[in-house]
Amino acid sequence: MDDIIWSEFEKLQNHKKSYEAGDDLIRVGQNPKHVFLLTEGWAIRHRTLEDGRRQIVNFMLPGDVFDLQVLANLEADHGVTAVNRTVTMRIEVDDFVNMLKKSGPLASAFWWSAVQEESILREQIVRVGRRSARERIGHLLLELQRRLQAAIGSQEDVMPLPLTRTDLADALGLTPVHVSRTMSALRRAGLIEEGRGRVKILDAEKLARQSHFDMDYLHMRRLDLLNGGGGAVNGHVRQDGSSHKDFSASTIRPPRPRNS
Amino acid sequence: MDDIIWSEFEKLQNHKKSYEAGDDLIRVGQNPKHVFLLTEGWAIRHRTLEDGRRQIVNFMLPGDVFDLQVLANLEADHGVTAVNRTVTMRIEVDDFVNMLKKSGPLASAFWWSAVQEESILREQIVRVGRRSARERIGHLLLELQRRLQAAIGSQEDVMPLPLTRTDLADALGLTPVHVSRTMSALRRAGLIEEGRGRVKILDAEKLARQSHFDMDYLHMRRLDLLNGGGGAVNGHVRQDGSSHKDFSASTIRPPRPRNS
DNA sequence: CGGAGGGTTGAGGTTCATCAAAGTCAGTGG
DNA sequence: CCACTGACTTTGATGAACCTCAACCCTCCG
Repeated sequence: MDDIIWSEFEKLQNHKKSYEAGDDLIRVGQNPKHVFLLTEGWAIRHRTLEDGRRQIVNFMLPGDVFDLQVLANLEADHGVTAVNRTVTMRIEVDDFVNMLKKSGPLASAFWWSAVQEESILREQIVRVGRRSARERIGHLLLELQRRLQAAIGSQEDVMPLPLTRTDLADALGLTPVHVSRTMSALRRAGLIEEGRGRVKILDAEKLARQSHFDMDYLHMRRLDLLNGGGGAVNGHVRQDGSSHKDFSASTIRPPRPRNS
Repeated sequence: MDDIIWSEFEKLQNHKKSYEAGDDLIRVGQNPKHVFLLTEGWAIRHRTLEDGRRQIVNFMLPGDVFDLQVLANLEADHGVTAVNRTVTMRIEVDDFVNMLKKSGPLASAFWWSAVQEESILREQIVRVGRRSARERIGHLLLELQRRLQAAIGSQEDVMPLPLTRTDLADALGLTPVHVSRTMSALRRAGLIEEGRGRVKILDAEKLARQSHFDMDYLHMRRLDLLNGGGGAVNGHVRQDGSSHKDFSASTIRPPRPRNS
């Protein structure tokens, strides 16, 4: 289904734009006029308080679509900044709206995408509000891994992690120092391995158990994506409430060459 | 604009339903079939970990619409529970979708509502991730006050607060004990006053400053609501990027009798 | 080679959690 | 009217998780 999005965006190759690490894709207070599809690299959505404290609200990975909020024509209350070199495809709000009006499935796809993002935000609230430092880190790593796998279809246990301890700290409501210590502990416990911008999760089961990571999280979502096809806006919503936990993530979508 | 929502929902009086404190409006794992409009009382969206830790993700106040996510046909990953006696109007997904298809402005109104909710979620992340206990409490109180004012049009500085210390703690990532202590401190500092389920904010300016509460938060949003009218889905989006900080909240919408 | 950015480690401090006891308050029943 | 109950709040004492400050390290890069 994301492929619908991809192909639509691809008609608009000319609107490709790339950014260097640290560049702002969206600045606070600005009234953005585009919807973005991130095709390469990572970006963060963040907010900085007057005294300098920064909170990263969520991460945007390759394949992610934002800012659908632009449709409501509001000033951005949070900035979006590139973590590494990133490439986006952008589409004008008006063109975008026309696209939606022409295609029900497409509208569903985007609605689904917005719902998905909200789910990630809620999970982030739980993570920061009610988990220990160690759980937060483990949980975030697993979520990122899962999202990357869903996006690019890879099933590897090693993934790129272009984040500094400070980035992680600002995402998790901790200090860089404490993140460092805690990750050392995870390393010593044989749960992860690190090196030059990459992490390998050595024992995902154990890490998930210790972090209270729900292995179904973001899973049945993907799933419904498959079956729900046309989805709600299109008018035909699936009526059975069945769940399908035997779903295999690797079939989600045709992989598309990309890197971080 | 919310009035559009109100009047549409009102055609469906028969779908009124009320709940007692503690009743679940939506249970985790369930696949809800309705969109809700909360007309009386408060509700919380929350998630509980296996070991009992609970996180309240956000509060639903009179006038709020949820669960638009139902349109994506996903199992609920978080429960929704009544805090007090609440009354909702519910509308079937299919009817709802038909409504949206018939009316562009209505679709915009709902989109706006979803965007608004996401904004509140992001603010919650910042609050829990990067603020001290005292800031969290002050900030939340101000947000609730603002939302209540926007919803019912009142400008009073005293508001209902049907939450226990435990509820507040679970929303803010603290313990009830610490919430109690911190609220005592706020009381002693002459910032607030409490009594039988109500809070009075004595010095909003000072509390806002101390909590780093952005007085514009949820403000210009309301604003665009007024002017944006048709909004994006309807095809005509306002083109000027002007901001209107001189907006007076009391004119937001025709007040509608209600209580908590 | 020197400097910048990031990571790690240690010592000591603060905020918040935990545990436990007592206090308030509304409701209930004798 | 009073005793009793149950749900909630407050307060105190103690401890753990996490922060702060600062030194030192490494790696990369001009």
